[in-house]
Amino acid sequence: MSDDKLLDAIIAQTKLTKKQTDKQQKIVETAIKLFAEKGYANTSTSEIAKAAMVAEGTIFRHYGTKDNLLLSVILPFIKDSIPTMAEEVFTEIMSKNVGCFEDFLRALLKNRLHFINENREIFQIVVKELLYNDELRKELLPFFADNILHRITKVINTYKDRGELIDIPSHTIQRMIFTLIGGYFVSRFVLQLDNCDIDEEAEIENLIRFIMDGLRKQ
Amino acid sequence: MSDDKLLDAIIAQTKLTKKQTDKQQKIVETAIKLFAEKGYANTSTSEIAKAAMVAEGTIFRHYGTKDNLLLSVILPFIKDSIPTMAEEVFTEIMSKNVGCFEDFLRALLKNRLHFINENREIFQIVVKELLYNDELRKELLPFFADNILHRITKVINTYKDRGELIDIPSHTIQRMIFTLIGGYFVSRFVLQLDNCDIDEEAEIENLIRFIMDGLRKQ
DNA sequence: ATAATAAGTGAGTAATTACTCACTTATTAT
DNA sequence: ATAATAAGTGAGTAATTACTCACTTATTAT
Repeated sequence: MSDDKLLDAIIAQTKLTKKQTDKQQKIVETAIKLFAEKGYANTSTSEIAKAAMVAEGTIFRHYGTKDNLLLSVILPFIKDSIPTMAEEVFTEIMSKNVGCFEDFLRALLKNRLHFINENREIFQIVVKELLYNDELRKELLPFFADNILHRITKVINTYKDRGELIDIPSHTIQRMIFTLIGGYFVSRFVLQLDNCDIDEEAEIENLIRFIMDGLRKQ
Repeated sequence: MSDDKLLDAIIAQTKLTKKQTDKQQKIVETAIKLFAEKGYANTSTSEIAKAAMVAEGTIFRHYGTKDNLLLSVILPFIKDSIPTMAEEVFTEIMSKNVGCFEDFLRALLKNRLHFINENREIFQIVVKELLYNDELRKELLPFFADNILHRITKVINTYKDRGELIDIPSHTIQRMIFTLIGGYFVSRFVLQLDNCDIDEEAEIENLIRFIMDGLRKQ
């Protein structure tokens, strides 16, 4: 509870006041780069200061603690982008294509792919710290669940009612889609396993085909 | 090259000589526990020493560096268990059930589930460090590829020849299976997202059904 | 123009880090 | 039994860590 207040305060400050100094911006920029590259625990504040060409004290003037810097990097991204995006995505996709589930899936996948492509580094940080940092995981996972998963479940239910989807629990379906798409993004953007010989469009279509119809012939 | 020699030496030493001291065993045990819990970077050697009730010097007597301790924990597990297991799994599974691909998948999944269940902590360490530690990733990923993936590709090709599987590139199929099963294991054993309301047997069957036939009704 | 506030600095600090080394104690080979 | 070797110790060390604080410089409000 008190934690949430603090975090909300950080976000409010970062968003509302808006007047980030040049140095402040440089610090966050550099922190994102280094955290993504080497992980939070392997990046020292002195390293960030040097790379951002700023006195180490400046970091602590603005962010107080190293932990706070991480949160200032991650949380605005999460708490701002995700829900807004989610809202946008789901309403837009659902209204535009009243088409089949496959079309919904394709739109969702392309949208997310584009989004993560634009935010590779923060995605890398979030994934790494989600595994490494217990506190952060406990903070973020429920947030994901509340904002993303229940929306997907809704959509799945809609299509299930239309008789387009098989009859297993919605949250199981949602979980498998999430695992597959999430796994695809992680292997591509975090592990950077490049599948160089196949183009992206084809890869997406393969993924969708797999999700829709599985591996069995016919 | 020189790295590989060193690592092989570590493994040879740990395996062949076999005469691990009580203290040595305690150190490795404790390191596994702490690395799994808090991650390598967040665990200090003094912490390990204290928890293992050993002088800090003893750790360095045996392992030389902290990095080496990590390798001594991970590599014997990887380089020993994985190939042996893989061999075992693939020959056994393939000879016993000359059945359909679904049966192969079921056997593989259950086998791996059992294996990881028995080695939760090391699995946690490997996954975490695979994302966090560039060096280790570069060392391990090719090893995985050589030992596991090409075997799966072989099996997939067999079943493709029998006309049981759809006609997309084998390595794409293999990658999607790996992503899905890997993602399932990670979400379960590392993120520890518990799906408390469904029993394991049913969950596995859902997973297999999804892989085989996808989400589309009929 | 001036006062008040915020931004920025960098030397300094206590704590912690991985690691060493001279030494003692246990184990093994003879 | 004795010598040789390996295992174990813990005080010590240089480097690094996150963070502080007295101070200077820039920005804003009046």
